[in-house]
Amino acid sequence: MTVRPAGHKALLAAASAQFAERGYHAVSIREIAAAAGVSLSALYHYYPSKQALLAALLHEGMDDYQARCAEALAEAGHDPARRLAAVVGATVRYRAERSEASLMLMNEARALEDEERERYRARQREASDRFRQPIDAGVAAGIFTTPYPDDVRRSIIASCNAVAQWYRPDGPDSLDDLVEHNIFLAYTLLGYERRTPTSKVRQLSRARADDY
Amino acid sequence: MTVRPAGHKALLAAASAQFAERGYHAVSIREIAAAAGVSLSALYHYYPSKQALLAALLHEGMDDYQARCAEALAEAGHDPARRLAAVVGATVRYRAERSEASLMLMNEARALEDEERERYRARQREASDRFRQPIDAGVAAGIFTTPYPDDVRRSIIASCNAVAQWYRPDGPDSLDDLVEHNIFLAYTLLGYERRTPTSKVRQLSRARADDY
Amino acid sequence: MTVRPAGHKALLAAASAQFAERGYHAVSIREIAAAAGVSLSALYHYYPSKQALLAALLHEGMDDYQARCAEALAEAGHDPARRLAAVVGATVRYRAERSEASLMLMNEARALEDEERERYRARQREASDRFRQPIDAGVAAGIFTTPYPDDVRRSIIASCNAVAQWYRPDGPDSLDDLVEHNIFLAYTLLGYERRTPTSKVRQLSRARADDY
Amino acid sequence: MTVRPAGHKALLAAASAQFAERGYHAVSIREIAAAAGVSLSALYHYYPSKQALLAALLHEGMDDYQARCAEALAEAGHDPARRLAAVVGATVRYRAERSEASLMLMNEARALEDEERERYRARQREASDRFRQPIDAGVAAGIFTTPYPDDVRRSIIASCNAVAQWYRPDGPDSLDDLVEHNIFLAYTLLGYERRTPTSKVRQLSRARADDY
DNA sequence: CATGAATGAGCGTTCATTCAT
DNA sequence: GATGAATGAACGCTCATTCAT
Repeated sequence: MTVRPAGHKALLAAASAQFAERGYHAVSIREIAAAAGVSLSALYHYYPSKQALLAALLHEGMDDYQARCAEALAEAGHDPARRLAAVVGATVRYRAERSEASLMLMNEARALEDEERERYRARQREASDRFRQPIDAGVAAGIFTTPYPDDVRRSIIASCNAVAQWYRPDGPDSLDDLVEHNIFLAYTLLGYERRTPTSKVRQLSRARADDY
Repeated sequence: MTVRPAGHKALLAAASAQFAERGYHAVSIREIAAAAGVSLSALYHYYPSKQALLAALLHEGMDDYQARCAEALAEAGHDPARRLAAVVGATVRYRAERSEASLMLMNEARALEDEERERYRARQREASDRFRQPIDAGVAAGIFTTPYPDDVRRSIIASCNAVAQWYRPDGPDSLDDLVEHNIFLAYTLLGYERRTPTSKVRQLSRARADDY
Repeated sequence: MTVRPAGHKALLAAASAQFAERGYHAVSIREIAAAAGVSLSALYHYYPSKQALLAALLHEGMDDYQARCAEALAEAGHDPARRLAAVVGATVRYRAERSEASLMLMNEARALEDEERERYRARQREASDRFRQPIDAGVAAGIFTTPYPDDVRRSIIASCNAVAQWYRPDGPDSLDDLVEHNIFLAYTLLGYERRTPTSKVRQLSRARADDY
Repeated sequence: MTVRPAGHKALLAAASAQFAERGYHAVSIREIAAAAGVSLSALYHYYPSKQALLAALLHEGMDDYQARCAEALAEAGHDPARRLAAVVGATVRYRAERSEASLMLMNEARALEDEERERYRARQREASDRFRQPIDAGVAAGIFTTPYPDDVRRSIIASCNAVAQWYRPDGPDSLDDLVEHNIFLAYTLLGYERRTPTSKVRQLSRARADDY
């Protein structure tokens, strides 16, 4: 399936890991090439510059996240509550399953040079709008009763995004539980009446990783 | 009044602005010195290294934030709801009023070298605990009824922190409103019954800055 | 013939000349690169650091000197007097023919960093032992009759080493003469009876270079 | 007695120790000032530059050595053998008792800038001549019978100078013994007939320090 | 395609020295 | 006379990138 040579994937993986952990400017292309097990010249064979490598990673990550959202929304139908739940679920899953890519998407955009950064910022606004639309629709329809829909939207987005920073697969809650809880919290913030906690048992588990 | 020489403050201000905007590794000390209007050698007269400058900035910011929290908590008494509100309020205010410092505190810790980073991470855990303690106390006392106190805590922290990224003083809401709303949202998430929206009028304002 | 790129040899030659003349710390890598006619980056392509360049030079010089001693000793058989003469001859020739390298070997070891310096000092002790062994053997066998073999050994070593400081190829004596004289002086100090001055004609020539 | 302030001596002592051990260019004036316990500005109060400090140290050391030689020669009368013995003795004592200064005098002259270096080299030639004169006189008078007086002179000088590198006060031989032995070796090299080993007992002691 | 050699610019840092007080 | 602040130049070294093969 992969038309690209073998080194290509290793390069993306190595760069993603390093950029996510230490930041674009802290990582040299020699380190990336070495971590990927390819020569410096091979790196430049695949990507014309360090910038291009970053841009490719960010857009690839965005593509993946966007596709997951589109799929979830397609299944959700027209109900604003179900649509918002779809976005929250897709986002939480992406932040948890692809935390490395998520950290890059959230933190490294500033390392893009001017033109590419603007293109990327536009895609981030699209992502923000995927939350905004069902919320505004639900508020307009009267099914979301929060007096502060903007603050609620920001809170929901921030909560989903934060998953990338603290979630560990070996934590106490399953990923499915995490998704459910976040949807429940979002409904709570929105003042959505039909919401119920999925699990009846009170969860008192403690997270492993630092969540601040 | 200032016992330190003049260039000292300008150096901290310039470094803080640059680190917050572009990241530690993207900023050269020559840029910092130039932005502060001092010579490169003068910078080294005040701080022995770029690392030390970063560490000084992070600890100074943490000191400031910590002091604001301590003051707010001192006024809050023993009620868990009031204590949580104090921490939320202090955090939101700090993130809004000192957004530059906040971005540095949240994003640049990873640029610290090993030992100093550990010291700093410990202070971040203390900050996290300032949220955890009133929440756990309120849950134990039965006044917070959320089934997911850990997820709620993370959500509250993430929402407060996010303020640093999107808040602009010239936005539609006053800072006092922003604080009230965030306390209201926190109470909502916690299932705290005595909460009421401070303002009766539905807010439909739109944020200016990108909030994703 | 040379598998190494062209710049490599020029670099070693330039560094050796500069270190010998002015000392490791007085020479900048930019000066070395410029003297070798290569760029600063090229220097770092061949050697990872200034230290590594020094270490390479010192070990290469030591290898050369060691090989010359080994060859001379192999020809000398078992007689202590002939063995001592072999070491004196090899040393005097090396000090004269490779005076630049010799000055580096004698003066720049202190610029090595800890670990490498210890390795190098061990090789210097080996070199010292190459004098000590035939002297002690000859003393034990009764063919060297000096009452102060340790002081004699030090004097012989010092005399050989000093050649690097004062010898000039255009001086009045040939190198073969210089070797003979030094062997004669060594035998004289040791109280070795069979010695004779090789040349019957009294030499009254004056050295050119400063010999203090 | 000292008309100079207290810091002055400490400065000379610290600089001498550092220069002797690590070399002029490896030592910063900040290190010297710190080691002497004086401020950087104080250093510049006493000496206008690092160069001047080095020159002062070298000339001071030379003055001391010269005075010791003059005193010994004054006692020696006119006999070439006694005069040579006086110079050897004074030199060995100076190299042993002031080994730090001696190492500086021998190794750091190259760090002097042009004019001062020439002045210093002239003084080194004077020192060399203090050996040359009695040797040539003894040869002319027929009391020194060596066929190679120049090589002998260089050997004697090298042997005396080497004392600074290997002598330790806690070694097996007393300094008086060391002087005697060196005079004996010098007479041996010169073919001076009246010489006798001072101590009748064969010495088999081993030196402690590395003597290569 | 793929490689090792090579580059110029810039990095964080230290240097000997000077200056105001 | 003595101090801390400040400086410009240079240090050893690494950077992203290019080139010849």
